[in-house]
Amino acid sequence: MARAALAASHPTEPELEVGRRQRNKLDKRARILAAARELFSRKGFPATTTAEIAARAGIGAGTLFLYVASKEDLLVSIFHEEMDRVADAAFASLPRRASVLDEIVHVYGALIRFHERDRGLARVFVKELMFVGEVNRASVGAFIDGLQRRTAERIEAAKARGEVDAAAPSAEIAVHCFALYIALLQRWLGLGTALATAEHVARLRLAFDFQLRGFVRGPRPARPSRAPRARA
Amino acid sequence: MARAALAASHPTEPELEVGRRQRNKLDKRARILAAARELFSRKGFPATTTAEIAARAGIGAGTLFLYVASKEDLLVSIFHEEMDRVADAAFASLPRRASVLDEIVHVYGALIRFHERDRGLARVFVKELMFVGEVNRASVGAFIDGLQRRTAERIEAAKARGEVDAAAPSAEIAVHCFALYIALLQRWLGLGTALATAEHVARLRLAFDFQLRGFVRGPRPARPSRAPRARA
DNA sequence: GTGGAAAACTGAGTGCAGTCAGAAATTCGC
DNA sequence: GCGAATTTCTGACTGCACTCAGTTTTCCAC
Repeated sequence: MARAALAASHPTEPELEVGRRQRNKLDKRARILAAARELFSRKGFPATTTAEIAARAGIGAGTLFLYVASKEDLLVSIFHEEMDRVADAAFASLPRRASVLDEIVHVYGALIRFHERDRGLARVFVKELMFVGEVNRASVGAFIDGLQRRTAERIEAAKARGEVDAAAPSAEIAVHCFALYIALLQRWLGLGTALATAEHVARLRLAFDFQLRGFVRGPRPARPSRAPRARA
Repeated sequence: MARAALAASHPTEPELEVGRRQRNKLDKRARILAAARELFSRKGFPATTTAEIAARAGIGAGTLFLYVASKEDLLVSIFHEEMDRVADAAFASLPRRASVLDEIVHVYGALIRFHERDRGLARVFVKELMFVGEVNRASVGAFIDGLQRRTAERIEAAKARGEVDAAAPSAEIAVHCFALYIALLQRWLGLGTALATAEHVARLRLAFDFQLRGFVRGPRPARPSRAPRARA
């Protein structure tokens, strides 16, 4: 019936009728992602049904699942795309003459600030991220690897300028920074910690600082160790 | 009808009839957990239906949800109980005269070995753990806090015997150890890394080692930094 | 005991993610 | 152009987690 209405809206030029079948698969996938993005952010993840998304994308309810494996995969696809952009922008805007720590916090802080825009969606995304199905696994893996590789590059650069011990295993440190990012993010979004974003970033900075300890050269002022809040 | 059959099976002693109503709520909850445990481990999480669990526990399908908030919460409750026991046992069997690192790896290694018994269930559990609903939040929080507190105690003990710098913030380090544990566990169970358990524990040890760097006193042999596998 | 309020339970019902048998469109050999 | 083979699409259908209006059981005041 949607189809009939569409055709009827151009009754005078039937040869120009751009039916659903003419739009190709890539276009269809793009429309699916756009529809889902709009509905998820307007109504929230649980309140959005896959049928709605399909309708808004102009396809049958079943067709949706020829393009995505599940409702959750759909969310991950959307976020993944945007996170890619955020990470690229963050690495492209690194602070000048800053310490490695500041550089790394700059990048992960950007990701956290991005998640803050819609905590409800971010919560679901972060929950699913590490458990994506076969379809998205490669791209999620590539995203994480890219993040870690570029983090390691910052550490290598710091080595080159003598800020970090040349023996420091950059790749491993980068892996651990990501681990800390994910774990603290989950605690922030998952369990009900009402921590402000700035506080959360500060915690992450502290964690990264710990991670870099023992590798950063030169006098390191013994920062006053703030006692952690009971369940922060 | 199940009720009628039960009553009919003891027709000669009606006053002794132990009907469903006599068993109290605690008993009922215990039966629910037992039924779920058996079915989850025999058939797996997705293949088990809540109706089956209710039937096996001898209650109505709807009654189940007066005791647990969701199927996932049910799994978390079960695992939580068992993890509590595993953690207690691990802390009670700490290696003698060992380093802090060995002590901490002993505890988290026990948890990992526990998860290995059924990776399918562990996968779901670890995914849900940080995102439990209101009902289990307090108990999960208490479990995590207990783990971190006892870890911090090991660090404090190491301080007392001069192994660790007195200025090291034990509580924060313990928090970060847990973060590393969770994040690496998710990567192990979530994304399809076919890492053997021993390898996984070795990775965790390396992570904890990094975390303790800068705080452990005395000469620390620069271990050959194994390059991390491309996507391990 | 008895009546009546409160608590606990029930299973038919609801809504939705995901499936699948068949329809429609597309491609291709001739 | 035409039929057959192949790909793509569809929406009615299925199965299951979870709900809720109605029922049963328990508690308690008298």
